[in-house]
Amino acid sequence: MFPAMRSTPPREAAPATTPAASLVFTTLLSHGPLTRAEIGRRTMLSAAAVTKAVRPLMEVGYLVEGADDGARPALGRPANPVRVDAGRALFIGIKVTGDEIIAVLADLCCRIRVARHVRLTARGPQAVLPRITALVQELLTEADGFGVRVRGLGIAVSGDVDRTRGVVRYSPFLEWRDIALAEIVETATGLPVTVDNDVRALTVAEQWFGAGVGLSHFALVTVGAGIGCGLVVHGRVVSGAHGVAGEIGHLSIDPLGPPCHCGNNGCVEAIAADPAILREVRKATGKPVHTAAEALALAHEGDPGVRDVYARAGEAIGRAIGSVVNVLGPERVIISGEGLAAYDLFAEGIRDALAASAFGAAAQCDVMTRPLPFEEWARGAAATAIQSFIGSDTY
Amino acid sequence: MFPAMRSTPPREAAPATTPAASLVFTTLLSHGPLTRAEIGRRTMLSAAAVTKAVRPLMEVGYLVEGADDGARPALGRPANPVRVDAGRALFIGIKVTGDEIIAVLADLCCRIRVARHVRLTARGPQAVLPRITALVQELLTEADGFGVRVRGLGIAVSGDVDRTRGVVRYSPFLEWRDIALAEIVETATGLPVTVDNDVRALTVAEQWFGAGVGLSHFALVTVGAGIGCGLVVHGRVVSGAHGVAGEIGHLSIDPLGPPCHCGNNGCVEAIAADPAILREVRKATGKPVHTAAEALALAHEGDPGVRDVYARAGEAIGRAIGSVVNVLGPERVIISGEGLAAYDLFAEGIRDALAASAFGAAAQCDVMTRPLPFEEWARGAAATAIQSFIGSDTY
DNA sequence: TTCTTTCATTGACAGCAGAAAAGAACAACC
DNA sequence: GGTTGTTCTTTTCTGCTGTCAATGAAAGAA
Repeated sequence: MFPAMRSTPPREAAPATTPAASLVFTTLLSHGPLTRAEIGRRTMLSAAAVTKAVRPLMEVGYLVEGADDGARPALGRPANPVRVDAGRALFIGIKVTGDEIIAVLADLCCRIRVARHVRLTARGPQAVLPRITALVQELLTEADGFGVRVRGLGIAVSGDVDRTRGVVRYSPFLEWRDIALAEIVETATGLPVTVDNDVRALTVAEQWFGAGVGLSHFALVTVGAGIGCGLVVHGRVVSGAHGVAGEIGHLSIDPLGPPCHCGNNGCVEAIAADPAILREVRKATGKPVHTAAEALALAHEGDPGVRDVYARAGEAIGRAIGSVVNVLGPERVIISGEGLAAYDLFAEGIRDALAASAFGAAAQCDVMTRPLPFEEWARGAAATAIQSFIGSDTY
Repeated sequence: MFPAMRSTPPREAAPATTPAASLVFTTLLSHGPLTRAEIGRRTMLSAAAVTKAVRPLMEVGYLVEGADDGARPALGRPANPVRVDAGRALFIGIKVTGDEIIAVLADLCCRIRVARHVRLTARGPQAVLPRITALVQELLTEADGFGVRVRGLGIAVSGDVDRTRGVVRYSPFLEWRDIALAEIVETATGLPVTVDNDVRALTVAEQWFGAGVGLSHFALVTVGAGIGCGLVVHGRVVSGAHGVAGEIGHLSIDPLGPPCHCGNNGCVEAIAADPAILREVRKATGKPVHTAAEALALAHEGDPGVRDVYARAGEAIGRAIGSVVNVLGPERVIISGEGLAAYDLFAEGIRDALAASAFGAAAQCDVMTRPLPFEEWARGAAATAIQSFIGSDTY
């Protein structure tokens, strides 16, 4: 209906041509194998529309009729479940941090096939971009081994990213400003490139392939070096009018709390992010603790001061989640991030603070945790590439 | 496309039959008179589609060709602006509070033609419902004087309201639980009834007819007896998965702050809502101050203790807005409510606290105030009725 | 007067999805 | 074993919506 945003390169063989086809495809991606009748019920499409949407997708091989091996209702004509052929297409997802690049090769169902990471010594675009293209080439040759083409590349970067234009407006960690990343990498690699904020990319992965499947309102909270939050409202990822959203790390929880690098006092990030926890642990123990793992070990040894630091951090996170819950009323909050390793220490604080701050029915919100392997961020980037490939209007 | 939610009563003469017609109508409602060419540009519809959408609407009189009397470009064929005939239909909006009912008769452009209010002595449904129907009858006879039919009725109630089912799930102020308000009033009055939460209704009015026109992301903050917030994300009003959203009144700003009726400490509402301000003013002055007007008068007389109370309240509001801005990144925040009378006293606190807490580009958010006449809440209810009448898919 | 420019309308056309009916594949029942 | 019933799936037909391209309309400019 609308002309393509960027014209190069041509998206040959876009799988879904009509809105209905797109809808059917995304439904199948998220909800495993389904019979055509079931697809019709879920998408509110007529049976005829489903048939007409499925056929061309099966002809080009993105969908296959596959065994559901689930319990059948034993009455009426047996159903023929349809599923996405995960191996029919590959995607590359890349996450760029201040000191490393993580890259994965993922299939159409966003399962990781190959993972790579390289350390970075310099973070300027001139230094990083060649490393990205080299890594992409490496994964492209890997993909040849599967005999399947790579159909898209997603790149996740922290900071202010304009996905529709493919531009990194400002990334504090990388010290990048106004880099037309999608365009550059597209010309360098020949792949369709999608660029997005890292937390949003992770949120997309959860929305389509994770704990957010089927929910139109949820929040994804990441705990680690920073505290972030991805939001899905009305079934769409929230980007904010100025590219900033979900900045719960800088909610000020306590006006008398420790100063934050943002200039404010008592930000969640100044209490519960890794650097803040390390600082407090050093203060409590007097020991030169320099990694999250060391701090965690001390806590697990039972050091009461250290445990107290984690308890306070958990409380701050819980209150931040409480703010999100009160403001948006999501159906579910997914907690993830490297900091999840300390979840047992956070848990009580989070639960209590959330219970205290959630107002009324907002407290019915379901809170769950999800482990975050280090490739997960890159997988999120791959998910954005898959999303672009499908041509979903969810974005 | 979908079957009607409730079948009774039949929505005769629904103005917009096709999605395009609905889009054109809402565009014209929000953006005054427009030429057909301009409508096409704004809606991304072809000129042909606009012509075909406009014609039937003009035939039944909802749209008229009217003078734009604006500057014309002086080149090419002169344009024929089209506008909504505000007087072609009337709507009733009703706001129910704990101690009064406010009702307005509004035209299709949501301009108030008649306003009424009655005090309530009891707040149970058995007591209130007859008053509502009586008030509706009164306004219906008023409408006869205009020679135009009333096409819909909107009711706004504070608390947890399920608009799609027309049910008040729980209203703390009214002490109502699970009242099928829409159904009851529909059968009593014969009008199509829309029931919604009061803050959301006000948000709808701003979105279609106020300072939120054309914005897909904004927040409406109401200050007064309570502190509330309506949110529009991706062009749609946020209701939350459990009917609760925008509860910024119960964001906990200061763990050491005054206790709130919700059980938590330092809630915004426990610092900046009218009752909290009165309590603090009494504490500061020792005088038996019992109304917001008295407190305001003291502040304007220059009492430093009282001014300080307002300053702290302003700061709390500013930090609450900061939270919303950080979480959602809206394009604009509209501050309104009865408490706006004291805005000059709040202003500095709001501005400073917001500037301190807004992170990065989120600070670009535009903050503005809007006076709130007492009928405005009822006008919001009328706006929801108009929205239902148009059959907009925005909801 | 004729050209240019912009606005508006018309009729033909293509695409998408729904309705209804037919076909397919099984279980249960007599 | 045939019939009936149930559910899934496909086919055919139809209606509707919005786009395209061509045409007409109304002004100012050359």
